[in-house]
Amino acid sequence: MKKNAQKAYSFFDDVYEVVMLIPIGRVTSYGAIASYLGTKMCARMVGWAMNAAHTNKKIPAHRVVNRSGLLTGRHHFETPSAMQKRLEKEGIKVKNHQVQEFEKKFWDPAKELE
DNA sequence: GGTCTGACCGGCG
DNA sequence: ACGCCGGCCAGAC
Repeated sequence: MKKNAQKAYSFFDDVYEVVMLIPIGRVTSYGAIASYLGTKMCARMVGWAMNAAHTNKKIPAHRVVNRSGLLTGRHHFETPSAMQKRLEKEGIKVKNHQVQEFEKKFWDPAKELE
């Protein structure tokens, strides 16, 4: 977003990096990313960052869900079912737009990356 | 250039 | 237990 190299480090960049680091078959929440970035309250912008990120194929936005494990952002994808389909393809069971065994599949960057 | 909203989360009523 | 409100940053009108 920022052309200035000095200010290149913004939320979005960090968010992208973290999201890209999410292992296959794992999911994380906006709050977890926000917390890892240091601003747990700013989970909204994490989703906002995803909005800009969903254009980048490198960013697996489908691995990012809300705290309840619900695929809230599915509507922002090319197709509403694309998100669920991708998750299932990676071995994540999704039922009614909700990640099954979310606690098991949950991947916390703050703990994993630390 | 000010204002509102946005794929959320946590706290309070 | 359910519903509303406040909070943070960045982009769009």
